[in-house]
Amino acid sequence: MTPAYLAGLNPEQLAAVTAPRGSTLILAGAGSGKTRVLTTRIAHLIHTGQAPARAILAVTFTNKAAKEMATRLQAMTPIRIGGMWIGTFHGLCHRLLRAHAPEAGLPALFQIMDGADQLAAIKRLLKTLGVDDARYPAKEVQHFINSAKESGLRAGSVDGAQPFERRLAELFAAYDEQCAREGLVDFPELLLRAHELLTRNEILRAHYAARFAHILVDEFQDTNRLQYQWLRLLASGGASVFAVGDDDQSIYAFRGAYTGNMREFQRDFSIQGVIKLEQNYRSQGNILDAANALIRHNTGRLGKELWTGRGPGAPIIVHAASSDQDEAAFIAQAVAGLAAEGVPLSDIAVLYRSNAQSRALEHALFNAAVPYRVYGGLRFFERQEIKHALAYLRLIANPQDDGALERVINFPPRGIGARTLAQLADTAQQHGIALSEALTRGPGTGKGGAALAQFARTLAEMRAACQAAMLPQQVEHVLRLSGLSAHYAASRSEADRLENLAELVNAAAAFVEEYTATTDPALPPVGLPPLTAFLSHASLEAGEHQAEGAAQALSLSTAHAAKGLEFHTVFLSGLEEGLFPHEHSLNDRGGVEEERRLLYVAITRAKERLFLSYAQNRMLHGQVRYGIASRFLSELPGELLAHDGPRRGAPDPRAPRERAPSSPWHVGQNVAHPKFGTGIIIDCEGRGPDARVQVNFGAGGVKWLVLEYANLSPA
DNA sequence: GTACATACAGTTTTT
DNA sequence: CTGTATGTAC
Repeated sequence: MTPAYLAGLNPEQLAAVTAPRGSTLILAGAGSGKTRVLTTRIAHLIHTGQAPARAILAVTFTNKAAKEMATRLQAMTPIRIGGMWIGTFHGLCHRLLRAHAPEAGLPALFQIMDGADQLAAIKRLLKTLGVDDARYPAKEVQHFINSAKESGLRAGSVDGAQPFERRLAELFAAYDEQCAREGLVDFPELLLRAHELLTRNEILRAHYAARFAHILVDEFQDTNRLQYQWLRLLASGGASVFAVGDDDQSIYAFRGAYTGNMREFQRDFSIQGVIKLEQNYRSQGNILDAANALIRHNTGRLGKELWTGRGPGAPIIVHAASSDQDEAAFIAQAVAGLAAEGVPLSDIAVLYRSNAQSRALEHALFNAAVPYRVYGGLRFFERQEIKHALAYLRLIANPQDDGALERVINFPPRGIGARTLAQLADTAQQHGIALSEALTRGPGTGKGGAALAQFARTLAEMRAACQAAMLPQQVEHVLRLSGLSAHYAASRSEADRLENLAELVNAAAAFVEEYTATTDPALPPVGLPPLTAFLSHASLEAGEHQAEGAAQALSLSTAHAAKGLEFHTVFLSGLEEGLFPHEHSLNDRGGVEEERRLLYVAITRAKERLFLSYAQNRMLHGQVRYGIASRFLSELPGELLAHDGPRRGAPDPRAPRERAPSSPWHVGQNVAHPKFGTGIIIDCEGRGPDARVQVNFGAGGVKWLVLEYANLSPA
């Protein structure tokens, strides 16, 4: 008898879920039921007795994905999923390092820096070393360090042939020393340390390799080289690795994702056949056909074609706007129309390539009274006031944390400036002690001394108050004694910051509740002081992108941030050369292909309706830029598209639209011109003697041609 | 030590 | 055009 949880799976999904012992690569197209396959696979392993919960490790990229997997799995199986390790790469490595901090060479109470903390730490380092920050900008040093770590390299092993790189390697080494001194670990360090721990400690490696008989990986195309090596170590005991990914949806090469892992995985784990999930349950036919046609222009794909049992659905609307404002107005109007038809605003998204594009859209939406929320703003734990509060807490938890002290020593302002701080830093360096220790050592000279002594008393008072307090009360004490609450209460314009601080107390309370009773491996293991655990949690999970606005609101998002989401209707704006594909991508090798994949991701977010738009004029950096339609538009089959919008000579832009089929010429068609050579039609307008087509001749430029005079021929 | 002014750069982003 | 970072005046 077929177990209930297998019911309704298509043959490929079933094959994936019930794949025999050994490793498997699942090529999972957009909307093909990937998460369902992953969770059902785990349920299957447990139900058939192939593996106990404790033998399963499932790893994702985002906390959101990990949480969703755990939730869906728990709904699917009555078995306690407690013994399972489900989490992000960083979350699981963190857990590993907490469990074996001494073996990993870390202090028991090490703290985690997020990217911003790391950058601040590097700036501080460069300052103390007196490094020329024009030649060695902190951001570049950070990038150098992180990409080295993500390739598995330490300062001693990076290529130091060039003097410039040798200096960078020195800075890398100095940075790592600073981190060690302060008990801090950055994000890539979590992975690298965990990798080194398993490499060097054979007993631990054998233990975990024997324990995890089944390793499941989500979004495998997004893994970097170090993450893949980490997986190989964990699988070295012969685990079955179940890797799910989609090379066509790889859009994070710029931050180290290496799709080559998919090929290496097939080789390293002797994958016999790849299971392809190509049936799409999300989008209608036209949308999928457009996506397929677009992505076919990429080379070196593993190969996959989405299909659906549903009908073709509505044509894809292509709208040429005269300006970014017109484009935004068109979108606002169309959204209002759809809302009037009964499409919930929460089921509509406007996507764009870069965040700057949201401005014009927000303006138009505001004018049209369409409620919206913008994804991608600051997240809860990244807010300035929260960072300040956390810095005080970090100082309580770990007095060695110089970064935390520097952040708060004069916030709220208490008369301790750069000069006084420099004196304090001198004292600390002379005695080889942390800043907070130097603070208690001697107040120093000058008028800063009194302020420093006062600050030292404040910190001591805070520590004493927190000594025996519960976490939420510790947060309250810190907010009060630091003066943060009073500072924000004093300014009317920063009332929301005060609210956020109150919310931090709630977050701490909520954390304690989960933490004390938790079986969730995404959270730090029980046994740590709650404060340390909470701070780790805050770094590792910065919280939801706090989107302003009502629940019933249109979503504005970058194409990147929309990955994994779906909407009834999707508007894709700014389909112009230079924007999408972005001009910065044109220089990178593989850049345009990544842009194409990004558009593929964006298109496949749509279930029923898709609108593509571009603007002929766009305000960028305070200047008007003239754009031509994105090359990607000409890669979409013309028969799927319906053109719309105000165009030259059209008496009424809202009039019934001309349809492509009546003309022998259509968008996307290759044509030849006696003078301009071959090109591709990217737009049509008018009919009869006035009919004109816009042709992109590549190097020859983009031209409007009147069909009656231009001697065009199909090519 | 703080406040203001001017210069400058400005894809995409999770942990 | 906008936010950030640095430099100058109080």
